[in-house]
Amino acid sequence: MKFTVNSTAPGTAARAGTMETDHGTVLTPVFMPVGTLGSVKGVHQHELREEVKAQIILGNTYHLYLRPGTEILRRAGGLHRFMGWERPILTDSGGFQVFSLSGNRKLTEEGAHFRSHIDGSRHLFTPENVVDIERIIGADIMMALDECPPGTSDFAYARKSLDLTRRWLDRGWKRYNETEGLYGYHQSYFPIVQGCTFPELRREAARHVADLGAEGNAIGGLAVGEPAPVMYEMIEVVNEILPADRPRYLMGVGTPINILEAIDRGVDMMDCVMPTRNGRNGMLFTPEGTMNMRNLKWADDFTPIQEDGPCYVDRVYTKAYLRHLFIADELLAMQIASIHNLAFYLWLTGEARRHIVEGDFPTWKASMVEKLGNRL
RNA sequence: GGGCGAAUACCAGAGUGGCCAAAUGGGGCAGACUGUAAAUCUGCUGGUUUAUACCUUCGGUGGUUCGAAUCCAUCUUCGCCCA
Repeated sequence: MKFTVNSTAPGTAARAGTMETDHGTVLTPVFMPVGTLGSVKGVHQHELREEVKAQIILGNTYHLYLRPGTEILRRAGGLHRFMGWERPILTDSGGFQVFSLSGNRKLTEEGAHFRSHIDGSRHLFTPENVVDIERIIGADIMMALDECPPGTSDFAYARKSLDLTRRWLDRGWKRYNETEGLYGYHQSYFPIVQGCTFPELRREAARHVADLGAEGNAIGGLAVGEPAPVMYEMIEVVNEILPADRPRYLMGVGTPINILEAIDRGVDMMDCVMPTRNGRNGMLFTPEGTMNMRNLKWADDFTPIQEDGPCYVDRVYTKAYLRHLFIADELLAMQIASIHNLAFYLWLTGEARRHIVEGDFPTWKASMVEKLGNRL
């Protein structure tokens, strides 16, 4: 992978970059749609390419390992071929499932002992076997196995968790360097900075991660219960230390405002289930704020979803029609909302990039943040 | 013309003497959702309200009863059947 910083925005840490992988180039800042199970829920790969204009998407190691399993993925020739997506893919390690499935797992020095949420069967994720699984999935960017502690963790827990994550990272990094891709293209391995809400732990973790010299670095354990200002502070603290010549990936964030604030602080890559999940639940994100499409007030609003929107669903379908589809519980409602929201997120990060390059990022960002907080 | 049945909140529909402002579903309103166990979850949905409080309500009217959405009479409307 080759990462180039093309422009920076004076007075902020924001930058526009180019990330080149064996599956194509990604222009940053970039939002990455989440496709946990080898599918961005409700969105065809064709729409993902042509309408959403996704440059890179996520897959999830835990979920893909359980279904369809590594044997099928290996025989398919990796996830790209399996799902018909030729652009870059990033896989999360299952670290987030350590957090979200906390009732079904136990952590030991060796790794994370899971019970499958599907059938209750027992599984062990280690830093090493997660690398092996990610090699089989064939992601362009593989994430290290970490523990993602809750944002409300106290210092003692955060300290202990961070130490475990660091030992896991060193083991995963070693395995990564001892192995290579199965399908003839390069795979990168991104370490993850943890440390909860404690600046000193975040700095320590960032230094350790920076010292590895990975091709890109991630910030994890944010937007998991802590207040947004604390999240922003942690991003600042960490990004002062993470190398500027490598992409920085803020994991699992967030709202459109979160994304602009993260970009402002030097983040290049983000992902979040919000545009797809909230979209399926009837929420639309627009440059002017959010809309609950189930509300009666849209019933006879025959204006386009977003007249000047970046994709065809914005212009072809009306608010009244989309509202009708949600009330009638039609599948198309969720598809339209997902496509719209993702296209909006990609538009947002694309615009951020454009304004960084053109030199007016701070004023543009300030005006966007003000509008994005509205509820329409 | 005769017989039978039914009328409950926005809709459908339970309830057949007190625990009923009235189940449940739909609809409506609001909220949640951040590296996806989520096409999911939560609250409210007669009025006044801090309320375990009071007021109004179960087609209309009049009764029985300490007490009626529930029992009786009658009227109205709708449905079915027989002429």
